Amino acid sequence: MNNIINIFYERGFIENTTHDKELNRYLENENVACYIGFDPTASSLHVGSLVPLMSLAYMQKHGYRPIALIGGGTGLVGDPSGKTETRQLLNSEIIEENIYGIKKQISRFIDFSEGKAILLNNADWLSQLEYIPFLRDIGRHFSVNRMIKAESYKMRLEAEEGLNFIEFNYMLLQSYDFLKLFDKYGCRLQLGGSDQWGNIVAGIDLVRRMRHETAFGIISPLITTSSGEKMGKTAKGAVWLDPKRTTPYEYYQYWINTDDQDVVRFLALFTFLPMVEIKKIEKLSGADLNSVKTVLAFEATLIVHDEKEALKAHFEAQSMFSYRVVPKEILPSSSVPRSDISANITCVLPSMKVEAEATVGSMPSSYIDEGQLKAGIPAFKLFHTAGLSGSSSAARRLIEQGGAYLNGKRIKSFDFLITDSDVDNMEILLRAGKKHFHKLKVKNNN
RNA sequence: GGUGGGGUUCCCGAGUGGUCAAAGGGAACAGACUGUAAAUCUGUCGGCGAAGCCUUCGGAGGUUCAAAUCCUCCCCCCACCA
Repeated sequence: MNNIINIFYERGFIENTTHDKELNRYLENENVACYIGFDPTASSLHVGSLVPLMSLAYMQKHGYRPIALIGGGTGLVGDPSGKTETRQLLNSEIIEENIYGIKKQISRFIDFSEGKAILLNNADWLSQLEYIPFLRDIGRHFSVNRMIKAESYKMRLEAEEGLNFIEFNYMLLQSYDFLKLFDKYGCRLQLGGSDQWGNIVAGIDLVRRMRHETAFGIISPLITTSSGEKMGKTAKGAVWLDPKRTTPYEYYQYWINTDDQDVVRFLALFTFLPMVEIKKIEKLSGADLNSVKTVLAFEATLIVHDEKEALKAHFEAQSMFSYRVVPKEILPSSSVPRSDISANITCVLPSMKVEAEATVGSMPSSYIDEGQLKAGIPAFKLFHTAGLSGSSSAARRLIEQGGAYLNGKRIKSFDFLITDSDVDNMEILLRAGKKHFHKLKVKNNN
């Protein structure tokens, strides 16, 4: 019994399914399609979308045919499920842009070549809809009495803000999507986060009422960190998949900083490493987990970006923090560099340094004018302009509290003058606190 | 449309003429301890090259030596009624 459902359970992708037995039987068929919707609310997906993306990727690996549905139509309406506030309505130009960005990211997870998967936009059918026919054909299958009891609306019905009529319709549109995909592609399975339960069940009902056929749903849990927060929300905002919004280096760092208690769970959800290997490291604890976190960070970066970026982020982190050899017996399937580090540094880094110049550097960096440096720049000013602190007052406080470092050495006073004598190999390395680095590259403007 | 209650710094939330850059909590940031983890303790937490100054309490005006606080108008949110 090594079917996809078991794998999903084992890796933590399932919180709930509709009609277990029938679903199991259905999944034994050939050519089963399944779909997940992604709303284009931003030009990039973020870490919160990883669970659906990974589950779709796993479906494909196991021979199913994924349909990624981008909500170009539903995005114009805005899903209120589980949200405490009304979404800002987006206009169609923005949504078009967002769709463009999201498509690229989904392609990192799903292979769309040769019809192995389908990418659709529900605007293709939703924007054609006519109101009265829609109400008569679809609307009459929905009971308002039932809808207002749905968990997904509950929060909003109880909240101060209330629920707007346009949002109330979201459920009908998503249900209609399911019906459309059933008709056109024979798709009977929809996956989604737990906040989608109401919408998915409504779609299943609609298929049953209108086509007298069974459709299924698999709900994945909302992943929270052990401290109870939603995945991917940091103080600086969401952790994005777009390298322009969250650099691969920051992305890698996000995973490295995973809480001890989350590491095993996250490996199962967010990497393709075999469960047998993950089970073996379950009993590791304490500092030993750091190697595991290194693997997690490397693999996660590898999936979303690519090997080159993952390596770059990896070696950059190693040189900034400490060199740590990932033992061979830990998660052996991972391609994380694990031989003698110093050998790796010398043989991999030089060739990559050249590329790093050409592409966007993964660590936050900026250029500084040589002439400016000759005159000397007060440390607090430099920290501010480098973006390591929000204002020069904040920079001053940072330095006064001993949290500012220049090339690894603590800066003693806020007005310490940084000059060209601090340049090392055409670079100056600034650090705020333990983890925030910024590289200043010296530029000769003559 | 009517009546009542509200809009305070990143969030929650006190403050009803000076002692208010505004209590308290949370978040965040730094330090110590560590393992780039968690917990804990300490400090910081509007801006400005110290003292001092400047800008903030939905918006615009006004009263006053002095306004988050009082007055006028406007905008927005909520509840109940219609």
